Amino acid sequence: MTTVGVPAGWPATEEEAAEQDRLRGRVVLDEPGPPPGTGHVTGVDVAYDDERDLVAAAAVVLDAATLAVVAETTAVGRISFPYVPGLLAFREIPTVRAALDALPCQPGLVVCDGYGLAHPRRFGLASHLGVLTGLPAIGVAKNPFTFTYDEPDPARGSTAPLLAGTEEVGRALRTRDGVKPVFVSVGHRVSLANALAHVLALTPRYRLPETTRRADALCRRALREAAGS
DNA sequence: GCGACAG
DNA sequence: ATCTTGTCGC
Repeated sequence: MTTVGVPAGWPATEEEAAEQDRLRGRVVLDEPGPPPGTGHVTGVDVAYDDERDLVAAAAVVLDAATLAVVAETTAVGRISFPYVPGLLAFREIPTVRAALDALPCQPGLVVCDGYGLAHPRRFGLASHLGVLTGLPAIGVAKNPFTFTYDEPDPARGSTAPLLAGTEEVGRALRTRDGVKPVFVSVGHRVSLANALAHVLALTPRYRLPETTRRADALCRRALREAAGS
């Protein structure tokens, strides 16, 4: 486990929107991304303890073909930014990056808990993290945020456009028969078709990708251990 | 103007 | 995100 502080100059107010507009120009959308089922796939997630002002992040690398754990790291720090819808990246990225930097191997595709292009300014967490690290990244969210969608067919694999008005910003993807879909959007250097294929490959049994399930469990454990020492 | 709103 | 018991089911 590594410990992190807040990077000097890290934005602290809503001029963050301008920062997002600036970085958005560096998002790469014309690459297909790593082929599903090959190489590494890394899940990242964050847990908070408001009482103790602690934040814990985890990065879990899986073998894309077998979904076996290849490596995992955690990082703990102080909460440096409040939760503001649309500015989630500023709250989560510092600690997530510390966890990613501590990995002993290449992360491959990064799967984020949240959105990429599906964002008020088309620059959500997955896009932001992708641009800062240069890594291919996608977002898989549990809720539709402010977007709309029609219910996909009941069968696993079915999708429906995730819409911002008439603009498609991602897809509602059914990962389990008859279960609420997840909301997938492109982050950086990955096509939407490939992002969907990756998520299906990561959900052989549960609604949420194995990457996020593992990262979620690990950052919660790291938070408990940090709070109790 | 007020509420809603990824995690 | 987090607060929280039992309960139904594989």
